[in-house]
Amino acid sequence: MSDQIKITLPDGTVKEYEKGTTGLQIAASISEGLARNVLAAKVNGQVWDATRTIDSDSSLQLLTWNDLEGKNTFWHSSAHLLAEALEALYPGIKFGIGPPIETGFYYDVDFGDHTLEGSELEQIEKKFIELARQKNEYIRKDVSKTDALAYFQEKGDEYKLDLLEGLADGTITFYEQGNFTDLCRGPHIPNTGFIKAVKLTNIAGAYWRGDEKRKMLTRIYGVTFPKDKELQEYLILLEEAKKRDHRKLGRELELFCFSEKVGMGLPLWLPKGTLLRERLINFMKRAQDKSGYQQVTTPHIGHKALYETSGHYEKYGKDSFQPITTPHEGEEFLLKPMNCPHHCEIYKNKPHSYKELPIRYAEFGTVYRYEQSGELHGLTRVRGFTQDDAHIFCRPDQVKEEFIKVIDLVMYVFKALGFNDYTAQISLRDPQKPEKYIGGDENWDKAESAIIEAAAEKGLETVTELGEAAFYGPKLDFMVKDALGRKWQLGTIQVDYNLPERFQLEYIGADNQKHRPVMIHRAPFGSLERFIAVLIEHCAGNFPLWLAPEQINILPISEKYVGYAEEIKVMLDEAGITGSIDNRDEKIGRKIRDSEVKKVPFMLIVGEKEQEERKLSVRKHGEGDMGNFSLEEFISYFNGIIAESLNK
RNA sequence: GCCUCUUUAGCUCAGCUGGUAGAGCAACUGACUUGUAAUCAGUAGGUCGCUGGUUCGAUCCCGGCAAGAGGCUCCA
Repeated sequence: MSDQIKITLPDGTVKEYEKGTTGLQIAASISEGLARNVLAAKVNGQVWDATRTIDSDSSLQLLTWNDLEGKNTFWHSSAHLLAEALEALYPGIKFGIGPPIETGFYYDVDFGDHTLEGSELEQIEKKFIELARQKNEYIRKDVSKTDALAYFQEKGDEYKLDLLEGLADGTITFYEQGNFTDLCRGPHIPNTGFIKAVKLTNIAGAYWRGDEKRKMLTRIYGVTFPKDKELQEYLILLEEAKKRDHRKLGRELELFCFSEKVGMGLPLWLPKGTLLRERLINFMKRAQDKSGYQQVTTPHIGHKALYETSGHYEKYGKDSFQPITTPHEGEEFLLKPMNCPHHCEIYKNKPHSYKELPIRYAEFGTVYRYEQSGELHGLTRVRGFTQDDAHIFCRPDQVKEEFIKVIDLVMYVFKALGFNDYTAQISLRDPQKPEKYIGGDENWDKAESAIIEAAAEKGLETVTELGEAAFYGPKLDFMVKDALGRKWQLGTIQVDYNLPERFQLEYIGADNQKHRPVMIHRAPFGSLERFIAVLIEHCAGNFPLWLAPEQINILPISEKYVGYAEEIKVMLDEAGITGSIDNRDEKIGRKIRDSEVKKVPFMLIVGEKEQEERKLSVRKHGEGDMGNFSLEEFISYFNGIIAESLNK
């Protein structure tokens, strides 16, 4: 047996090392700088400790802060260090789990009778850094299940014992650093000295194992960096993100508000917000008109029986707004939580031939859902919202084609609004929990494969999630992140074989027999509320010109020119350009500032010169003076910008 | 719904260990009639989220409720 092993590096070069060498040693052989920065080693595709010995020919990638897996290892190790700091400060506490997350890490802790307060975090951070500076190594140990159980029994940590239950003997490892030992699969960074900066960001409650019925532990979120400078940059980034918060901008730009008296989660749309909504609605209507949709209108309530037929009442009835009663005894109506049952009834209004299909009914339908109070969030999660809903009734052989057309529509909408950074998620059944779903396996199989095939045919990059399907059918969802990186579902497309069954929908086929249509639910925006929220955060309130509620502000230099300003306003109104005149007795500098702060795209300044020459001095938001334009020149320039942004 | 925290003028925020509140901006009034990011002066505005309790006395301490924030759970 040779004592030499062959190591293949990412660039393809093969080097020989002694058997039992470590990733760290190999890094050191390449360069000292690399050795200082190696956080973990990817050996044959598996992330290992950089200090773990390699005993056979392997491929090797050295992971640093610049690799996602390097960061994850760094943050995972940080979670262990947090636990050590906590144990030092609060002896006797018990630990749940402490994984890395997208940015940073958390640890779930049972503090017993103690309630951890935000003011204590600073103390913990200090201890954390003190321990980090000790440069304690993370030491991996193989442990038998018996020994592992004995260790945590003695420590009295029931959560770790719970975790051990699910692990097989022979696969259990402990990691130890300083005075702290944790049950952990690893891997970890070489030593704590790599961690130079920490910020414990927030404290939250989290159910043990994510189960509402179990105990709630205290979750401490944190983030660490290999350089203090990076922490400072991250904190600045967070501050910037908060400035884009749609709740803040919604108030500042006077788009919407809430009222305690009206009720939580029930947004009130102000004039400017309403204009924005209308622009989005008109945009969508135009796109849908071109794609063969027909607008329908349905009432805001429906008989309880409607939702019993659809199955929604059984599924969500007791957690919803409760039925509305009437003077007529026994009569009960529900505020509509979705539009589909109404659209099914429209379909049933008359018999349909196979030649008519697909039929596409669209409605901007306002629906009401009793979301849990703790779930409400600005405009992204509300109790009353308007879906850009439509239901497509088609023949089974048309499902895929229709589905593809809807994908095209969603992509068109996202593109026009500059949403390039989205995730397409295919949501399927949870095979473990068939009781969660209605409808037969055969239909589910058909629906799921229709979605998978359509997405593949469009070359859509997708992630697949089991158990995320709606109770009546699988979905293709488009997820977008907000300013703080939280994911929200916007567009959704769902194939449904169940509602047509429940409502006994039919069409007459070429064979003169009755057949059952398939239904596709779809909403490219998802809801106007959530879509606008994410839109605001994406553009930081600087809406594309065609959407901006106030597109121009006319700023007279002084009172003397208000008359000319009003003349211009009339002509702009005629050209469909919206805005207002700032006729306050203020200096022009002040008017410009206020207009800039309100993010109005164009300022039209009019004074003596402009009035004489019948011109406008145009100033663009964020850019400054653009010189003089005649009204006609400005209107055509303005329309040019809109045409360009909608046709790309 | 659960956990933690927060709630003072329209907005952003001060208010030392309990003695019924203050600033800036906005609003209103007046003067200025203004040339590309904040003119000056004055006036008004708050049962300190609501509600119990402790206290001679509560914006401040304690309880309940409501709304908001960050998570968890949920999301037709």
